[in-house]
Amino acid sequence: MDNRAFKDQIYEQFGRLGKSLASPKRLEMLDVLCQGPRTVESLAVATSQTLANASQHLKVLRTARLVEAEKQGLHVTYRLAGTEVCDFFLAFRHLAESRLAEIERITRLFLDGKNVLEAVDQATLLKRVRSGEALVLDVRPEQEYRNGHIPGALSVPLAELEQRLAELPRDRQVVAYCRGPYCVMAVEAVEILRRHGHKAARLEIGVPDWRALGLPLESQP
Amino acid sequence: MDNRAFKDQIYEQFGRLGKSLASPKRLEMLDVLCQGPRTVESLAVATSQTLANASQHLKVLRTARLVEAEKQGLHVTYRLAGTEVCDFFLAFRHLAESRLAEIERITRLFLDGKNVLEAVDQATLLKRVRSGEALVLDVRPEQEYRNGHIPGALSVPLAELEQRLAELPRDRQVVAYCRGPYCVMAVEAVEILRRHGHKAARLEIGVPDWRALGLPLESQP
DNA sequence: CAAGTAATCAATCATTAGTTTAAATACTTG
DNA sequence: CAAGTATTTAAACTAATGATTGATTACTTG
Repeated sequence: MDNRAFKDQIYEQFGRLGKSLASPKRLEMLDVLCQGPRTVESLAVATSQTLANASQHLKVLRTARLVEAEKQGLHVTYRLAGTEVCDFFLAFRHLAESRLAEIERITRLFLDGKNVLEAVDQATLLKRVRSGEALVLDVRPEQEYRNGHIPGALSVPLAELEQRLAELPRDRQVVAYCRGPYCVMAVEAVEILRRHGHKAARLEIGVPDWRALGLPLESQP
Repeated sequence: MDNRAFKDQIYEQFGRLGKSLASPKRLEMLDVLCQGPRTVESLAVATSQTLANASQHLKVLRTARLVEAEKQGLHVTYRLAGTEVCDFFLAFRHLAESRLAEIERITRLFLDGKNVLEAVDQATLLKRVRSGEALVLDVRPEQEYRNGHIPGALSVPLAELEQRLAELPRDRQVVAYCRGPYCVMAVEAVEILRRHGHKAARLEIGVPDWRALGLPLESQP
Protein backbone atom coordinates (compact mmCIF):
# COMPACT_ATOMS: atom_id res chain seq x y z
CA MET A 1 0.00 0.00 0.00
CA ASP A 2 1.60 3.28 -1.02
CA ASN A 3 1.22 6.59 0.77
CA ARG A 4 -1.54 7.89 -1.43
CA ALA A 5 -3.55 4.70 -1.18
CA PHE A 6 -3.20 4.80 2.59
CA LYS A 7 -4.35 8.41 2.85
CA ASP A 8 -7.19 7.85 0.43
CA GLN A 9 -8.43 4.94 2.50
CA ILE A 10 -8.09 6.82 5.79
CA TYR A 11 -9.84 9.97 4.59
CA GLU A 12 -12.51 7.88 2.96
CA GLN A 13 -13.31 6.53 6.41
CA PHE A 14 -13.42 10.04 7.82
CA GLY A 15 -15.68 10.86 4.92
CA ARG A 16 -18.06 8.12 6.04
CA LEU A 17 -18.53 9.95 9.30
CA GLY A 18 -18.86 13.27 7.49
CA LYS A 19 -21.44 11.91 5.07
CA SER A 20 -23.57 10.70 7.92
CA LEU A 21 -23.70 14.30 9.18
CA ALA A 22 -24.61 15.67 5.78
CA SER A 23 -28.36 15.38 6.06
CA PRO A 24 -30.58 17.78 8.02
CA LYS A 25 -32.94 14.98 9.01
CA ARG A 26 -30.12 12.83 10.35
CA LEU A 27 -28.80 15.72 12.40
CA GLU A 28 -32.25 16.33 13.80
CA MET A 29 -32.49 12.67 14.73
CA LEU A 30 -29.15 12.82 16.51
CA ASP A 31 -30.38 15.87 18.39
CA VAL A 32 -33.47 13.98 19.54
CA LEU A 33 -31.42 10.90 20.43
CA CYS A 34 -29.29 13.08 22.72
CA GLN A 35 -32.37 13.12 24.98
CA GLY A 36 -32.35 9.35 25.25
CA PRO A 37 -33.27 6.17 23.35
CA ARG A 38 -36.26 6.14 21.03
CA THR A 39 -38.07 3.78 18.72
CA VAL A 40 -38.03 4.25 14.97
CA GLU A 41 -41.62 5.36 14.86
CA SER A 42 -41.23 7.90 17.62
CA LEU A 43 -38.17 9.31 15.87
CA ALA A 44 -40.08 9.48 12.61
CA VAL A 45 -42.88 11.43 14.27
CA ALA A 46 -40.52 13.71 16.17
CA THR A 47 -38.69 14.64 12.99
CA SER A 48 -41.73 14.74 10.69
CA GLN A 49 -40.83 12.06 8.23
CA THR A 50 -42.12 8.72 7.08
CA LEU A 51 -41.16 5.52 8.82
CA ALA A 52 -39.31 4.17 5.83
CA ASN A 53 -37.31 7.35 5.60
CA ALA A 54 -36.45 7.40 9.28
CA SER A 55 -35.39 3.78 9.03
CA GLN A 56 -33.09 4.53 6.12
CA HIS A 57 -31.47 7.45 7.88
CA LEU A 58 -30.98 5.37 10.99
CA LYS A 59 -29.28 2.76 8.88
CA VAL A 60 -26.80 5.37 7.69
CA LEU A 61 -26.15 6.51 11.24
CA ARG A 62 -25.71 2.92 12.34
CA THR A 63 -23.23 2.25 9.54
CA ALA A 64 -21.23 5.22 10.78
CA ARG A 65 -21.44 3.70 14.28
CA LEU A 66 -23.07 6.81 15.69
CA VAL A 67 -26.14 4.94 16.90
CA GLU A 68 -26.91 1.44 18.04
CA ALA A 69 -30.11 -0.52 17.67
CA GLU A 70 -31.66 -3.04 19.97
CA LYS A 71 -34.71 -5.07 19.15
CA GLN A 72 -37.18 -5.41 21.98
CA GLY A 73 -40.12 -7.45 20.86
CA LEU A 74 -41.91 -5.60 18.13
CA HIS A 75 -39.99 -2.36 18.57
CA VAL A 76 -36.45 -1.44 17.64
CA THR A 77 -34.93 1.06 20.02
CA TYR A 78 -32.14 3.27 18.79
CA ARG A 79 -29.69 5.03 21.06
CA LEU A 80 -26.50 7.01 20.64
CA ALA A 81 -23.49 4.71 20.47
CA GLY A 82 -21.85 6.49 23.41
CA THR A 83 -21.72 9.72 25.32
CA GLU A 84 -18.90 10.92 23.02
CA VAL A 85 -21.48 11.05 20.24
CA CYS A 86 -23.67 13.45 22.18
CA ASP A 87 -20.63 15.54 23.15
CA PHE A 88 -19.59 15.61 19.54
CA PHE A 89 -23.03 16.62 18.39
CA LEU A 90 -22.96 19.55 20.80
CA ALA A 91 -19.52 20.55 19.49
CA PHE A 92 -20.84 20.30 15.95
CA ARG A 93 -23.85 22.44 16.79
CA HIS A 94 -21.65 24.93 18.55
CA LEU A 95 -19.35 25.23 15.55
CA ALA A 96 -22.32 25.69 13.23
CA GLU A 97 -23.70 28.42 15.47
CA SER A 98 -20.38 30.19 15.63
CA ARG A 99 -19.74 30.06 11.87
CA LEU A 100 -23.15 30.39 10.29
CA ALA A 101 -24.79 33.70 11.00
CA GLU A 102 -27.93 32.43 9.26
CA ILE A 103 -28.75 30.28 12.27
CA GLU A 104 -29.03 33.28 14.54
CA ARG A 105 -31.01 35.15 11.92
CA ILE A 106 -33.55 32.35 11.52
CA THR A 107 -33.90 31.94 15.27
CA ARG A 108 -34.43 35.64 15.80
CA LEU A 109 -36.99 35.77 13.02
CA PHE A 110 -38.86 32.87 14.58
CA LEU A 111 -38.81 34.26 18.11
CA ASP A 112 -39.86 37.73 16.96
CA GLY A 113 -43.23 36.29 16.08
CA LYS A 114 -43.63 34.89 19.59
CA ASN A 115 -44.38 36.47 22.93
CA VAL A 116 -41.28 35.08 24.62
CA LEU A 117 -38.77 37.83 25.25
CA GLU A 118 -35.19 36.94 25.92
CA ALA A 119 -34.00 33.71 27.47
CA VAL A 120 -32.55 33.12 30.92
CA ASP A 121 -29.07 31.60 31.11
CA GLN A 122 -28.08 28.78 33.43
CA ALA A 123 -26.25 30.99 35.94
CA THR A 124 -29.29 33.24 36.39
CA LEU A 125 -31.53 30.21 36.62
CA LEU A 126 -29.46 28.63 39.38
CA LYS A 127 -29.40 31.90 41.31
CA ARG A 128 -33.15 32.40 41.07
CA VAL A 129 -33.92 28.81 42.00
CA ARG A 130 -31.70 29.00 45.07
CA SER A 131 -33.30 32.25 46.19
CA GLY A 132 -36.78 30.84 45.63
CA GLU A 133 -37.61 33.41 42.97
CA ALA A 134 -38.08 30.82 40.26
CA LEU A 135 -39.44 27.34 39.61
CA VAL A 136 -37.87 25.15 36.92
CA LEU A 137 -40.28 23.43 34.54
CA ASP A 138 -39.40 20.51 32.28
CA VAL A 139 -41.89 20.47 29.41
CA ARG A 140 -40.49 17.48 27.53
CA PRO A 141 -42.33 14.15 27.34
CA GLU A 142 -42.24 12.41 30.69
CA GLN A 143 -39.95 9.63 29.49
CA GLU A 144 -37.23 12.13 28.71
CA TYR A 145 -37.68 13.76 32.09
CA ARG A 146 -37.23 10.38 33.78
CA ASN A 147 -34.12 9.82 31.72
CA GLY A 148 -32.45 12.87 33.25
CA HIS A 149 -33.52 16.37 34.23
CA ILE A 150 -32.36 19.53 35.92
CA PRO A 151 -32.36 19.02 39.71
CA GLY A 152 -35.58 20.20 41.29
CA ALA A 153 -37.39 20.61 38.00
CA LEU A 154 -41.08 19.82 37.83
CA SER A 155 -42.26 17.67 34.94
CA VAL A 156 -45.24 18.98 33.03
CA PRO A 157 -45.13 17.82 29.40
CA LEU A 158 -46.18 20.52 27.00
CA ALA A 159 -49.24 18.55 25.95
CA GLU A 160 -50.57 18.60 29.53
CA LEU A 161 -49.56 22.13 30.43
CA GLU A 162 -52.87 23.83 29.72
CA GLN A 163 -54.74 21.39 32.00
CA ARG A 164 -52.23 21.54 34.79
CA LEU A 165 -51.71 25.27 35.14
CA ALA A 166 -53.18 25.14 38.65
CA GLU A 167 -50.10 23.22 39.83
CA LEU A 168 -47.87 26.15 38.99
CA PRO A 169 -47.25 29.15 41.23
CA ARG A 170 -48.33 32.64 40.19
CA ASP A 171 -46.07 34.49 42.58
CA ARG A 172 -42.84 32.96 41.30
CA GLN A 173 -41.33 33.04 37.84
CA VAL A 174 -41.63 29.76 35.95
CA VAL A 175 -38.56 28.95 33.86
CA ALA A 176 -39.34 26.36 31.20
CA TYR A 177 -36.80 24.28 29.33
CA CYS A 178 -36.95 21.50 26.77
CA ARG A 179 -34.51 19.64 24.52
CA GLY A 180 -32.29 22.50 23.51
CA PRO A 181 -32.11 25.81 21.71
CA TYR A 182 -33.89 24.54 18.57
CA CYS A 183 -36.62 22.64 20.31
CA VAL A 184 -39.63 24.87 20.44
CA MET A 185 -41.49 23.27 23.32
CA ALA A 186 -40.18 25.73 25.91
CA VAL A 187 -41.12 28.62 23.63
CA GLU A 188 -44.68 27.32 23.38
CA ALA A 189 -44.82 26.70 27.12
CA VAL A 190 -43.81 30.28 27.85
CA GLU A 191 -46.49 31.55 25.49
CA ILE A 192 -49.16 29.49 27.24
CA LEU A 193 -47.97 30.53 30.69
CA ARG A 194 -47.86 34.21 29.79
CA ARG A 195 -51.29 34.02 28.23
CA HIS A 196 -52.64 32.77 31.53
CA GLY A 197 -51.00 35.46 33.60
CA HIS A 198 -47.97 33.56 34.85
CA LYS A 199 -44.55 35.08 34.99
CA ALA A 200 -42.58 32.85 32.64
CA ALA A 201 -39.22 32.69 30.95
CA ARG A 202 -37.32 30.22 28.82
CA LEU A 203 -34.01 28.50 29.46
CA GLU A 204 -32.22 28.46 26.15
CA ILE A 205 -30.25 25.28 26.65
CA GLY A 206 -31.44 21.72 27.11
CA VAL A 207 -30.42 18.76 29.19
CA PRO A 208 -27.50 17.65 26.98
CA ASP A 209 -26.00 21.16 27.14
CA TRP A 210 -26.60 21.24 30.88
CA ARG A 211 -24.72 17.98 31.23
CA ALA A 212 -21.91 19.17 28.97
CA LEU A 213 -21.49 22.22 31.20
CA GLY A 214 -20.66 19.80 33.97
CA LEU A 215 -23.79 20.63 35.93
CA PRO A 216 -25.52 17.84 37.85
CA LEU A 217 -28.63 16.03 36.66
CA GLU A 218 -31.30 14.07 38.45
CA SER A 219 -32.83 10.94 36.99
CA GLN A 220 -35.56 8.49 37.88
CA PRO A 221 -35.65 4.79 36.96
CA MET B 1 -43.11 30.65 10.38
CA ASP B 2 -44.45 27.50 12.04
CA ASN B 3 -42.46 25.10 14.19
CA ARG B 4 -41.70 22.67 11.41
CA ALA B 5 -40.56 25.38 9.05
CA PHE B 6 -38.30 26.76 11.75
CA LYS B 7 -36.73 23.40 12.52
CA ASP B 8 -36.34 22.59 8.84
CA GLN B 9 -34.50 25.84 8.26
CA ILE B 10 -32.28 25.40 11.30
CA TYR B 11 -31.30 21.82 10.55
CA GLU B 12 -30.77 22.73 6.92
CA GLN B 13 -28.10 25.13 8.12
CA PHE B 14 -26.53 22.44 10.28
CA GLY B 15 -26.68 20.26 7.20
CA ARG B 16 -24.62 22.84 5.31
CA LEU B 17 -21.83 22.32 7.79
CA GLY B 18 -22.27 18.56 7.66
CA LYS B 19 -22.18 18.49 3.87
CA SER B 20 -18.93 20.36 3.84
CA LEU B 21 -17.45 17.53 5.92
CA ALA B 22 -18.83 14.85 3.64
CA SER B 23 -15.94 14.63 1.22
CA PRO B 24 -12.65 12.84 1.93
CA LYS B 25 -10.69 15.40 -0.05
CA ARG B 26 -12.16 18.31 1.88
CA LEU B 27 -11.35 16.63 5.17
CA GLU B 28 -7.80 16.07 4.00
CA MET B 29 -7.55 19.73 3.06
CA LEU B 30 -8.79 20.76 6.49
CA ASP B 31 -6.19 18.50 8.04
CA VAL B 32 -3.45 20.16 6.03
CA LEU B 33 -4.81 23.63 6.80
CA CYS B 34 -4.53 22.83 10.50
CA GLN B 35 -0.76 23.15 9.95
CA GLY B 36 -1.15 26.71 8.71
CA PRO B 37 -2.21 28.77 5.68
CA ARG B 38 -1.56 27.45 2.19
CA THR B 39 -2.10 28.48 -1.39
CA VAL B 40 -4.52 26.63 -3.62
CA GLU B 41 -1.80 25.02 -5.64
CA SER B 42 0.11 23.81 -2.63
CA LEU B 43 -3.08 22.33 -1.21
CA ALA B 44 -3.83 20.66 -4.52
CA VAL B 45 -0.38 19.07 -4.57
CA ALA B 46 -0.55 18.05 -0.91
CA THR B 47 -3.85 16.30 -1.42
CA SER B 48 -3.13 14.88 -4.88
CA GLN B 49 -5.84 16.55 -6.87
CA THR B 50 -6.13 18.96 -9.74
CA LEU B 51 -6.12 22.68 -9.18
CA ALA B 52 -9.67 23.10 -10.41
CA ASN B 53 -10.83 20.43 -8.04
CA ALA B 54 -9.02 21.88 -5.07
CA SER B 55 -10.47 25.26 -5.89
CA GLN B 56 -13.99 23.86 -5.96
CA HIS B 57 -13.60 22.08 -2.67
CA LEU B 58 -12.21 25.23 -1.10
CA LYS B 59 -15.22 27.10 -2.33
CA VAL B 60 -17.46 24.64 -0.48
CA LEU B 61 -15.41 25.02 2.69
CA ARG B 62 -15.54 28.77 2.34
CA THR B 63 -19.32 28.74 1.90
CA ALA B 64 -19.54 26.80 5.16
CA ARG B 65 -17.27 29.46 6.72
CA LEU B 66 -14.69 26.88 7.72
CA VAL B 67 -11.92 28.57 5.77
CA GLU B 68 -11.10 32.09 4.68
CA ALA B 69 -9.29 33.24 1.58
CA GLU B 70 -6.99 36.16 1.10
CA LYS B 71 -5.59 37.25 -2.20
CA GLN B 72 -1.95 38.26 -2.10
CA GLY B 73 -0.85 39.27 -5.55
CA LEU B 74 -1.03 36.27 -7.80
CA HIS B 75 -1.67 33.76 -5.03
CA VAL B 76 -4.77 33.09 -2.98
CA THR B 77 -3.96 31.94 0.51
CA TYR B 78 -6.49 29.88 2.39
CA ARG B 79 -6.53 29.50 6.15
CA LEU B 80 -8.87 28.02 8.73
CA ALA B 81 -11.51 30.54 9.75
CA GLY B 82 -10.51 30.26 13.41
CA THR B 83 -8.86 28.04 15.96
CA GLU B 84 -12.28 26.53 16.78
CA VAL B 85 -12.21 24.97 13.32
CA CYS B 86 -8.96 23.16 14.03
CA ASP B 87 -10.23 22.08 17.46
CA PHE B 88 -13.38 20.82 15.84
CA PHE B 89 -11.47 18.93 13.21
CA LEU B 90 -9.49 17.17 15.91
CA ALA B 91 -12.72 16.30 17.73
CA PHE B 92 -14.14 15.00 14.46
CA ARG B 93 -11.07 12.89 13.80
CA HIS B 94 -11.12 11.62 17.35
CA LEU B 95 -14.75 10.56 17.06
CA ALA B 96 -14.06 8.82 13.76
CA GLU B 97 -11.15 6.95 15.31
CA SER B 98 -13.20 5.89 18.29
CA ARG B 99 -16.19 4.71 16.25
CA LEU B 100 -14.69 3.28 13.08
CA ALA B 101 -12.53 0.26 13.70
CA GLU B 102 -11.58 0.31 10.01
CA ILE B 103 -9.31 3.26 10.61
CA GLU B 104 -7.14 1.35 13.01
CA ARG B 105 -7.17 -1.67 10.70
CA ILE B 106 -6.01 0.36 7.71
CA THR B 107 -3.31 2.08 9.74
CA ARG B 108 -2.02 -1.19 11.14
CA LEU B 109 -2.00 -2.74 7.69
CA PHE B 110 -0.03 0.20 6.35
CA LEU B 111 2.50 0.24 9.17
CA ASP B 112 3.00 -3.53 9.04
CA GLY B 113 4.65 -3.06 5.68
CA LYS B 114 7.07 -0.54 7.15
CA ASN B 115 10.06 -0.85 9.42
CA VAL B 116 8.71 1.53 12.04
CA LEU B 117 7.66 -0.38 15.14
CA GLU B 118 5.37 1.24 17.63
CA ALA B 119 5.06 4.96 18.21
CA VAL B 120 6.22 7.01 21.16
CA ASP B 121 3.59 9.02 23.03
CA GLN B 122 4.00 12.61 24.13
CA ALA B 123 4.65 11.79 27.81
CA THR B 124 7.49 9.41 26.91
CA LEU B 125 8.85 11.92 24.44
CA LEU B 126 8.96 14.71 27.01
CA LYS B 127 10.68 12.46 29.51
CA ARG B 128 13.33 11.31 27.04
CA VAL B 129 13.99 14.82 25.79
CA ARG B 130 14.45 16.14 29.33
CA SER B 131 16.83 13.33 30.21
CA GLY B 132 18.80 13.87 27.00
CA GLU B 133 17.99 10.38 25.69
CA ALA B 134 16.17 11.69 22.65
CA LEU B 135 16.22 14.43 20.04
CA VAL B 136 12.96 15.68 18.50
CA LEU B 137 12.90 16.01 14.74
CA ASP B 138 10.32 17.97 12.77
CA VAL B 139 10.22 16.56 9.25
CA ARG B 140 7.50 18.82 7.85
CA PRO B 141 8.25 21.51 5.25
CA GLU B 142 10.16 24.36 6.83
CA GLN B 143 7.27 26.82 6.52
CA GLU B 144 5.14 24.66 8.78
CA TYR B 145 7.98 24.36 11.27
CA ARG B 146 8.26 28.14 11.39
CA ASN B 147 4.53 28.39 11.92
CA GLY B 148 4.76 26.43 15.15
CA HIS B 149 6.72 23.42 16.39
CA ILE B 150 7.45 21.32 19.44
CA PRO B 151 9.92 23.19 21.69
CA GLY B 152 13.51 22.20 21.02
CA ALA B 153 12.68 20.32 17.84
CA LEU B 154 15.16 20.40 14.99
CA SER B 155 13.77 21.11 11.53
CA VAL B 156 14.86 18.75 8.79
CA PRO B 157 12.20 18.49 6.10
CA LEU B 158 11.75 14.95 4.85
CA ALA B 159 13.02 15.89 1.40
CA GLU B 160 16.37 16.98 2.84
CA LEU B 161 16.75 14.24 5.42
CA GLU B 162 18.93 11.90 3.40
CA GLN B 163 21.47 14.67 2.73
CA ARG B 164 21.51 15.97 6.26
CA LEU B 165 21.91 12.76 8.22
CA ALA B 166 25.29 13.96 9.46
CA GLU B 167 23.55 16.62 11.56
CA LEU B 168 21.79 13.97 13.59
CA PRO B 169 23.28 12.14 16.57
CA ARG B 170 23.87 8.41 16.48
CA ASP B 171 24.09 7.96 20.22
CA ARG B 172 20.64 9.37 20.97
CA GLN B 173 17.24 8.26 19.76
CA VAL B 174 15.73 10.52 17.12
CA VAL B 175 11.96 10.97 17.51
CA ALA B 176 10.41 12.24 14.31
CA TYR B 177 7.00 13.86 14.00
CA CYS B 178 4.99 15.43 11.21
CA ARG B 179 1.45 16.68 10.68
CA GLY B 180 -0.43 14.05 12.57
CA PRO B 181 -1.26 10.36 12.77
CA TYR B 182 -2.23 10.06 9.09
CA CYS B 183 0.62 12.05 7.68
CA VAL B 184 3.24 9.59 6.58
CA MET B 185 6.28 11.83 6.63
CA ALA B 186 7.40 10.73 10.09
CA VAL B 187 6.99 7.09 9.06
CA GLU B 188 9.22 7.64 6.05
CA ALA B 189 11.73 9.56 8.14
CA VAL B 190 12.02 6.71 10.63
CA GLU B 191 12.58 4.24 7.79
CA ILE B 192 15.38 6.38 6.39
CA LEU B 193 16.97 6.88 9.79
CA ARG B 194 16.82 3.17 10.66
CA ARG B 195 18.25 2.26 7.28
CA HIS B 196 21.27 4.41 8.06
CA GLY B 197 21.83 2.96 11.47
CA HIS B 198 20.17 5.63 13.60
CA LYS B 199 17.99 4.82 16.55
CA ALA B 200 14.67 6.30 15.50
CA ALA B 201 11.06 6.38 16.60
CA ARG B 202 7.91 8.13 15.55
CA LEU B 203 5.67 10.46 17.52
CA GLU B 204 2.14 9.56 16.56
CA ILE B 205 0.58 12.95 17.00
CA GLY B 206 1.23 16.20 15.16
CA VAL B 207 1.45 19.83 16.08
CA PRO B 208 -2.32 20.48 16.19
CA ASP B 209 -2.81 17.57 18.59
CA TRP B 210 0.14 18.77 20.65
CA ARG B 211 -1.48 22.20 20.89
CA ALA B 212 -4.87 20.71 21.75
CA LEU B 213 -3.26 18.80 24.61
CA GLY B 214 -2.36 22.17 26.07
CA LEU B 215 1.36 21.64 25.55
CA PRO B 216 3.51 24.63 24.60
CA LEU B 217 4.73 25.37 21.08
CA GLU B 218 7.59 27.43 19.73
CA SER B 219 7.26 29.50 16.61
CA GLN B 220 9.49 31.65 14.44
CA PRO B 221 8.40 34.68 12.41
C1' DC C 1 -51.57 -20.18 13.29
C1' DA C 2 -53.91 -16.08 11.44
C1' DA C 3 -54.09 -11.19 11.97
C1' DG C 4 -51.91 -7.10 13.06
C1' DT C 5 -48.05 -4.06 13.86
C1' DA C 6 -43.13 -2.23 13.60
C1' DA C 7 -39.45 -2.05 10.90
C1' DT C 8 -36.75 -2.96 6.90
C1' DC C 9 -35.87 -3.66 2.08
C1' DA C 10 -36.12 -2.92 -2.88
C1' DA C 11 -37.11 -0.28 -6.89
C1' DT C 12 -37.78 4.07 -8.94
C1' DC C 13 -37.15 8.86 -9.76
C1' DA C 14 -35.45 13.52 -9.18
C1' DT C 15 -31.75 16.04 -7.26
C1' DT C 16 -27.33 16.87 -5.99
C1' DA C 17 -22.34 16.25 -5.83
C1' DG C 18 -17.71 15.27 -7.72
C1' DT C 19 -14.47 14.86 -11.58
C1' DT C 20 -12.63 16.29 -15.86
C1' DT C 21 -11.58 19.36 -19.40
C1' DA C 22 -11.50 23.72 -21.39
C1' DA C 23 -12.18 28.54 -21.19
C1' DA C 24 -12.17 32.82 -18.65
C1' DT C 25 -10.50 36.01 -15.16
C1' DA C 26 -7.13 38.48 -12.25
C1' DC C 27 -2.97 39.77 -11.37
C1' DT C 28 2.30 40.48 -12.10
C1' DT C 29 6.21 41.52 -14.64
C1' DG C 30 9.18 42.34 -18.42
C1' DC D 1 0.46 46.30 -22.90
C1' DA D 2 1.76 41.53 -24.04
C1' DA D 3 3.04 37.27 -21.94
C1' DG D 4 2.85 34.34 -18.18
C1' DT D 5 1.00 32.39 -13.96
C1' DA D 6 -2.58 31.34 -10.29
C1' DT D 7 -7.10 30.75 -9.65
C1' DT D 8 -11.89 30.49 -10.76
C1' DT D 9 -15.73 29.40 -13.60
C1' DA D 10 -18.45 26.71 -16.94
C1' DA D 11 -20.04 22.71 -19.29
C1' DA D 12 -20.56 17.86 -19.66
C1' DC D 13 -20.71 13.61 -17.69
C1' DT D 14 -21.05 10.07 -14.06
C1' DA D 15 -21.96 8.64 -9.48
C1' DA D 16 -24.29 9.12 -5.20
C1' DT D 17 -28.06 10.55 -2.37
C1' DG D 18 -32.79 11.19 -0.54
C1' DA D 19 -37.74 10.76 -0.93
C1' DT D 20 -41.52 7.88 -2.23
C1' DT D 21 -44.04 3.80 -2.80
C1' DG D 22 -45.09 -0.88 -2.25
C1' DA D 23 -43.60 -5.34 -0.82
C1' DT D 24 -41.43 -8.14 2.74
C1' DT D 25 -39.74 -9.66 7.15
C1' DA D 26 -40.00 -10.32 12.17
C1' DC D 27 -42.40 -10.47 15.89
C1' DT D 28 -46.64 -10.49 19.19
C1' DT D 29 -51.08 -11.69 20.47
C1' DG D 30 -55.72 -13.27 20.12
